[in-house]
Amino acid sequence: MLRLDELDRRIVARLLEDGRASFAQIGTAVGLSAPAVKRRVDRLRADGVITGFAAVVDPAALGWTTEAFIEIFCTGATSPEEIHSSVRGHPEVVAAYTISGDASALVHVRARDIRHLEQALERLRREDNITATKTSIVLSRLIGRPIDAPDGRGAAPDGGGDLGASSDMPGQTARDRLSRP
Amino acid sequence: MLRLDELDRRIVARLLEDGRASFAQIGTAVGLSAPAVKRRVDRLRADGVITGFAAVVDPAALGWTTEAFIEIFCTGATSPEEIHSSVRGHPEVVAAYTISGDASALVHVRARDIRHLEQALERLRREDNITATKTSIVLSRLIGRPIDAPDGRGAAPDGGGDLGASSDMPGQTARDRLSRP
DNA sequence: CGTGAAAGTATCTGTTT
DNA sequence: AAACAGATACTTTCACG
Repeated sequence: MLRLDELDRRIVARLLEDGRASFAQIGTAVGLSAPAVKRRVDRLRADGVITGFAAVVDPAALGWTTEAFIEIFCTGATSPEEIHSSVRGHPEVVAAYTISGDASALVHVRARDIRHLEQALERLRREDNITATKTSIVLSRLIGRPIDAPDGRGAAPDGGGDLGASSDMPGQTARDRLSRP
Repeated sequence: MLRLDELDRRIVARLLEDGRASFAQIGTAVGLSAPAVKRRVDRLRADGVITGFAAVVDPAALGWTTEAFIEIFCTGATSPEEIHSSVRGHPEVVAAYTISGDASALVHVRARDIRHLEQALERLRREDNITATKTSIVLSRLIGRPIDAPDGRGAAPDGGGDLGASSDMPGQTARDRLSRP
């Protein structure tokens, strides 16, 4: 179903660099004809490897000058679904993950300015499931790669291995004020 | 230099949804002719609002099945540039930020599997500037929006307000084993 | 900003290796 | 699977109004 050969990987790499490249251009770069490239791209999309095409936009230029990562702390057994429904609906949240470690989740938020960030944070903390938050404001972005194609040979097929916190001695971490009772 | 009107924002929104949409298509959606759309897109690119176009790829489909966020702790006065040069060159790092709070930086890494993640982490911790790390493995991705166009009126021109940790009482946070002496 | 014309692409269909 | 050739329809891009 989803075996990518070297050609597929080079096509993907080319489309990551320039999502508007023509099939002919890509073909020249990887040594295929335009129709052959199209066939492969169609297959990559059907297989879910390529999920779409998008403009790459500078958030700051659109007015999003402030961003932060917020660790979310929930009550004992809060499911991922519950966390999801708590953070969806907050338009400032651009990404959210459940994570190992002390916090239940990590959310990446973007705001127009500090004031807006504070409002968004307040609104988030009003969610029932959320007992506490810990915010780290982004001071500067050092790196921001879209993604890298896996080097050399294909990816390992997930050989199991336990997930879990990579070091949990909860010595009481600093959290945003007012942990709800 | 960078004043976006309603039309510009709708064009950007359209290109975020479909980066390969033709100028004619976009024009129909926003009520402009194809050349008018092209002129605006050219201007948006020249102004740095649109920095490029890219395929949107599912990392898991390319073999990146494991990701984590790593807080990086550095010695007292380590500059952003030094941190940058410490984390660049590690291909697993897909994003890196300097942040407020206890840690000096937060890096987002992607690996093929847990074993690969461990190797990357070890390699990172070998950097001279890095004294400790704290890793949170991503268990599941709840949300992953590309970006949102700012709602309604234009963005506020940054009304100041102090940055800084939003609650720092360092009660000794849990870190990855082996904080270098 | 729109119009219209010229050059370049996309996409389909066969045919051949 | 892929290259190639040829047909049709779109797209891009550049004049000019």
